[in-house]
Amino acid sequence: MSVDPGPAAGLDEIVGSIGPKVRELRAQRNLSLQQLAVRADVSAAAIHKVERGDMVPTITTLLKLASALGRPVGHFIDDAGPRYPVAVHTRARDVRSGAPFTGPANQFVLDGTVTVTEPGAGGSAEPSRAGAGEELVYVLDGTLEFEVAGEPYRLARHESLHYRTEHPRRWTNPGAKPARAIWVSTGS
Amino acid sequence: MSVDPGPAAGLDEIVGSIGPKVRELRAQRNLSLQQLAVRADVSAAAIHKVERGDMVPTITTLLKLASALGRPVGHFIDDAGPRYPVAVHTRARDVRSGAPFTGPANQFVLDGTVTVTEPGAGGSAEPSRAGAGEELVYVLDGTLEFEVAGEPYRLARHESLHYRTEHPRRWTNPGAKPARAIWVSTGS
DNA sequence: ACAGATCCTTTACTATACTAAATACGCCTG
DNA sequence: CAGGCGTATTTAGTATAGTAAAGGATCTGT
Repeated sequence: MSVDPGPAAGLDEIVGSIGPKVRELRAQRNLSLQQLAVRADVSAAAIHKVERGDMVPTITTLLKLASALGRPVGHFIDDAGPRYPVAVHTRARDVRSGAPFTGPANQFVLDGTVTVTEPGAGGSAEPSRAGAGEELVYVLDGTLEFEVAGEPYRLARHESLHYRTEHPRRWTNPGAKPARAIWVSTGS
Repeated sequence: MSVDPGPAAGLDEIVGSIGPKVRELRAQRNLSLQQLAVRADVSAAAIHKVERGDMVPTITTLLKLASALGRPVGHFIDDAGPRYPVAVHTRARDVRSGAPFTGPANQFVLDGTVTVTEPGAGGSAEPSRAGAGEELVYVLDGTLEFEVAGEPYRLARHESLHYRTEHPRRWTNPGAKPARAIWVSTGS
């Protein structure tokens, strides 16, 4: 029943890894401590201590640094939830419409499904509250019509649409034959 | 030249949103403050203040809480890099081998490409240092052979493979005709 | 060799995250 | 209405994250 809830063990490694990452990115951009300090609105001394591992930043300061370095905070934290093995292989006979062909949701962020939408059929989705996800649709066969945040899109065979799930969206199959598409999404 | 480097504006909203999320998850699990306190090794008072927004936690304490609640820290931060508009539509004529059909990398986390691998050809990739990414391969036509972290996989038409990019990997097309596949990956 | 930059580091101080303990608010049960 | 029990909140104190300013190293150019 109880799956290992997450890191907790490798906490020190995670925290210890963030300093070097900051330093590396700063070097990559040829920024001095003070330059980064003004960009991030964090004192140079604080950045220095974080880089050296002498200090553990608060969320706000890490957000400031991540923003100034053009990276999401996830890049520094490497939480990634539980650690799991290797790869998940889904065989052709297991690729059914509506069933994901990706690994378990708690092991992976990506979720992929091949879906067949019958002529005239469709669906809709509200904005996800978490607000963090994306969706990527690739049409294998047929046609799909989308409306994302009010804007219409018409996808023919071998076309794709990519959007963030914070927008409301609807889709239908306007054609005369079933539409097959790959749906890949991120987020919980 | 200078694209808005990231959040920095919505900083308050981001930090302000983490308290409610903690409270919601705690309620969802029917945990009292003190129960969560012992599980996370954080004082109940601290959790309370974080939930109320009276305090901004450090990375370590957020990691502890996230772990105890069984979520990656990303769930609480919703960084997701810069915020951008709407959806990206890639038309059939623009879907070329090797060219991504997803939105710009700084706007989206997902990166998708249709790749044609000639017979006998292939490639390899080292473990990504960041360690945060995933890759998802879906074979449209032909056959691809993979080796991920030493383990072999053979993908036929309409089969997929899903793995984390922290593992080294190699792939080849063992067949006599070109193999077409969709590659979707996360991370920078 | 001496200014004058520019960078990293250190120091002394302030702000605040965090802890432990006390207080206060239900909600039972007798 | 007591008296407990579990809960959320508050309070006082300590640890540490954060700032501002000084120090010291290294490389310019004149």
